[in-house]
Amino acid sequence: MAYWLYKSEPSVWSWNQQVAQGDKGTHWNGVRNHVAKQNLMAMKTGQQGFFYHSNEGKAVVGIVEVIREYYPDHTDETGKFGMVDIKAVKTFPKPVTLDDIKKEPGLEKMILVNNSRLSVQPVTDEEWAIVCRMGGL
DNA sequence: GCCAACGTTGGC
DNA sequence: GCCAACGTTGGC
Repeated sequence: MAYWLYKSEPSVWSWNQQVAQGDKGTHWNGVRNHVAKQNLMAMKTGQQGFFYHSNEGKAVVGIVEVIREYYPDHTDETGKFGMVDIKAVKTFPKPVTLDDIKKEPGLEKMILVNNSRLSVQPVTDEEWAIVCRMGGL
């Protein structure tokens, strides 16, 4: 099972807004990076991912699930990029901060730590399990 | 096709 | 608010 991590600035799109969408979910649009695009294209309905607040908060705050696989992003005028739809599944009882992740043995290979600029990232099974435990799930 | 210049992201 | 890291653009 593949896992993912989605980054968002809370001032642009926050976890609370995501939760408020309920099962309808939202388009994860605006990706304009080819590596992130590859990740979006690899996603399958039902796969889960972390929702990470960048800049402000700097913490993994919840879990989302893919509800629609890759399709064209109509906001991209070049037609090169696409998006998926995701919905909020669970909120972490205790957000896992970037500091916590950096300190935790086993998470030093996370892309979040090494390439903080990639907005959609894969997460390994091991990393998934560790972060879930740290967040109280 | 290379690479310098520039813009953007995001941690600090 | 600064700056490092990264991606993109455009001149050659």
